[in-house]
Amino acid sequence: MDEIDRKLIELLQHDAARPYSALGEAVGLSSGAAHERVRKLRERGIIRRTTIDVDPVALGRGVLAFVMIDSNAWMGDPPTAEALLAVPVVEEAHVIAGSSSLLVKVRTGSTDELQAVLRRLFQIDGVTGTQAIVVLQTFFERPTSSLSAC
Amino acid sequence: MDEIDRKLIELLQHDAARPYSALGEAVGLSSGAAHERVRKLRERGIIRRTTIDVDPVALGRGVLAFVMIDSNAWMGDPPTAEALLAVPVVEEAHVIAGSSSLLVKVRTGSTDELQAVLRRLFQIDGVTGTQAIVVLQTFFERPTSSLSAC
DNA sequence: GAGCTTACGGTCAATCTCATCCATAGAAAC
DNA sequence: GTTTCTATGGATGAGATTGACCGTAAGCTC
Repeated sequence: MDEIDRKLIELLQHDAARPYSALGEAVGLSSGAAHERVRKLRERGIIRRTTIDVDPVALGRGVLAFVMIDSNAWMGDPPTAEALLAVPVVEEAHVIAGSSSLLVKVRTGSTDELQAVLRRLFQIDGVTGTQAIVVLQTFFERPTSSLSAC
Repeated sequence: MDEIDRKLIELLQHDAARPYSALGEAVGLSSGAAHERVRKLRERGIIRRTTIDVDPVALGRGVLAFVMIDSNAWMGDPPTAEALLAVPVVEEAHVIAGSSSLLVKVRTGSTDELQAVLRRLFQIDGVTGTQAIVVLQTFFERPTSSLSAC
């Protein structure tokens, strides 16, 4: 995991369809060497998969909200994860430190649908309350930077 | 944007390196037709780019936090966005409805570094306070579902 | 309604790029 | 000195890309 690997990741995050020859050229290696490095990054699980970045609005998911979930029990176990996984509009689910116990990111098509999701979250075992934070505008969403922190 | 397009997006989100022939077979089309549909999805901006999914821990970003930012001025303008964009560990920045005015997602290597980031956020014009929500465990993070909501 | 035009996808096949694999060589570690 | 790792460069086969061609449906004219 050296500087070249980081650069390769940076390049692939920006455009994973780039040919290996271009990739190699950008980091000063042959296409074969670039290929081998990327193969190893995948093998080691550092690169998990190649995917596409989709416009949520085009998918009819124009409403974004973060929901903090309060509970009267420990929510860090698999049954909770599965219950949340079963709700397609829940994109992220985290166990957090603080007064609430869970934080989830939800993308719906309307505020009506958001309300329906909140109702559904309420029905999960242990949930005693929710607090929705509705997003008015997203400045940006970007992948994890591979550069060292500034 | 019909059922086949949605299926193609679903498949590509899972593995964007899949050959067009396999893609076509999965939706009952020829490779050429699948290719043409994907090309148009890109052209229309529904597919923004192909990218890779990277393990944040491998990049030395094992600490995830959401930070709610309070302010004494309107923070929804470009200068604020640029100030946040300049901090590499800030992955997302949203203008929110509610008592705080901004919500940002931050990934750092350590809590020390998180503290440094909070200090830096404080220095942005208009910021009067921050409230960090530290993530203990992430259940999952997944792409926006292209299936219609349940 | 019949016939025509056009737009829109679709299939199939030809071509050409690129991924992939392998032999080899050099450098670094032990 | 030996082993291991990583690079290069070339062969080859897979797959992306493109163009020619076809079927269908909508809209138009008569």
